[in-house]
Parts: sequence; structure tokens; C-alpha cells
Amino acid sequence: MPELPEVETIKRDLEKEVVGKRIRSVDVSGMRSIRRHPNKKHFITKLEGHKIGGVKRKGKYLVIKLDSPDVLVAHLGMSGQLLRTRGTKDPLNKHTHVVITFTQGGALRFVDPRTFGELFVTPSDELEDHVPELAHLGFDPVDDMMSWTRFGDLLMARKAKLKTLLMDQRFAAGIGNIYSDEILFAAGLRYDRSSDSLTSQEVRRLYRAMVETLQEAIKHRGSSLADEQYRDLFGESGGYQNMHKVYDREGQACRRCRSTIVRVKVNGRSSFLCPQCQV
DNA sequence: CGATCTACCTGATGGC
DNA sequence: TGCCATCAGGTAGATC
Repeated sequence: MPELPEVETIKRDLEKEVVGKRIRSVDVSGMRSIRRHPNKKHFITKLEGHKIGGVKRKGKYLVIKLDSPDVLVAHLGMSGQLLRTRGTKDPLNKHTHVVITFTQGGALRFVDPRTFGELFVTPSDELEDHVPELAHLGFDPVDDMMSWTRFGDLLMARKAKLKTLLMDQRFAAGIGNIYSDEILFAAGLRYDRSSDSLTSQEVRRLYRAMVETLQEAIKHRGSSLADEQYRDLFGESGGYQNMHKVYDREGQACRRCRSTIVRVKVNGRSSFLCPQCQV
């Protein structure tokens, strides 16, 4: 579910809400969400008693520093939520897999119905040697400034369809199905244009669209679709879904030209575009 | 090497 | 009502 803007929203709220807190206890309901660990104790003992030092985002991964040689890494998959709770009274959601309770009171819950998300603790030094997925991530479209000529070189080095490339975490880290569609609309480019076919003007438009679309989505605290699966740290919906130009707008009028928005299948996933505005 | 499929899960929705 | 098929923000691994 969550893509870069949603993960970034959670990251900023975690910085305000949990940095400096000490972990009193950790409860884990099953092995699925901590599947990289051999058993629950292996995960829990690396967390209990430690203080949270800072939070970073790498693509769609959250890296939470501890006052120990380790970091806690979180990936939310399709349906994962990290929720900050104040009291212990709020009833546990059915799919709460991990609860991290702080000595100062309150807790952080990991809720994940589809269980594609995960949490794991790993040494922070040479993190990327321990976690190949992190080592393989491409540039961060929001954090890593880049000239559009360099961006053009990266596009030319690959001959892939634009949507496939934008969603490839080894190319750019953090873009998924929603934002690839929104970026391509903002750039006026079709999903199936080959990455090595762009004019220099189109390269600039795509780069600008990528950065601005993601930044704008962060400002609106991400997108929550109809099923409300994405929630921020406080359980609140994002607001960017109301700004979508194409995603989940099949059959509706293009906000720019009034043509009908179309849905197509790309790599087995639904994609949305305006056939008039995108060439 | 890249492109394409499949599996991993639960839940919501729509057709019959 | 229920039953079945389809679809959903992601990614790794197998296969071609």
C-alpha cells in the first residue's frame, strides 16, 4: 500500500513521536511478521531496554536507530500500518502482530492484514551487507538531488517502459503503482513509452513531474484509497487521493482536457491514464 | 542481461 | 443469503 509519500509521512511523525522513547516490552503474536528471525526471543531481546535514536527512510523502508549496534527495519508491504497509541485501552485490531511498549507509556503497534509487511532487527554497521534489498535500491527521488541530464543518462542506460522503470526499486526507490501513474500524467507521457525514446524536453518534464508529484503528495500526507488501508501514525487518512488526476479515476473526466480516463493492465497491475494528455 | 509470471496473504466487492 | 471470482498500495524468485 504505502509508497514513498506515505512512508515519508510516517517517518516524520515517528521522529516527533517515538525518538527518545525507551522500549519497555515487545509482544509478538506470530512469526510471519518477523520471519527473518529464527524465533520471537531473537527479535524481542534485541529491542527490549533500548532507546530509539532516530528514523530514516530508504525508498519504502523505514530504518529506526537504536542505542545499540542494531536498527529496527520496517517495510509495510501492501497493508501494513504503524500506529502510535497512548493508552493500552484501545482494543487491539485483529491483525495486530507486534506491539512495542515504551517505558514512558504508550506503544507502537504493527498492524498488517495481508502480512506482506515485516519488521526485523539487524546490525546498523554495513546495514546494506546484511539487507541486500537495501543495497539494491536506486536513487531516492525526493532526497537525492540530481541534474536532469544525469536523470536522462539513467533513462538512456535502460530500455524499459517508463511505468515499469519508475516502479523498479533498483532504478528509483519508493515509487509504486499510484504515483507512477500520477507522475506520468503530470509529465504528459504514456506508461509504455520506452525510456530511451525521450527528447531532452521530455526528460526534464518527467524529472520535474516525479519530484513535484511526490513532494505534493507528502504535503497532503499521502493517499488513502476507498478501503482506507493506508493510515498515518495516528490512524488518520491522508488527503492526496482527492488530488489524483488519473489513479482510480477510470471513466471520469480528465481534469485537464475532459477526455475519459482509461484503465489498462501493465505487468498485471491496473494503470490509469488520459489518452489525450499523455503521448 | 531483462521481461514476465507466480506466490505470498486477508478482506472487500460484485455477479449469479 | 451464500458461493465464487476478481481485485487491492509490494516484492522476491523462478522461468523464459
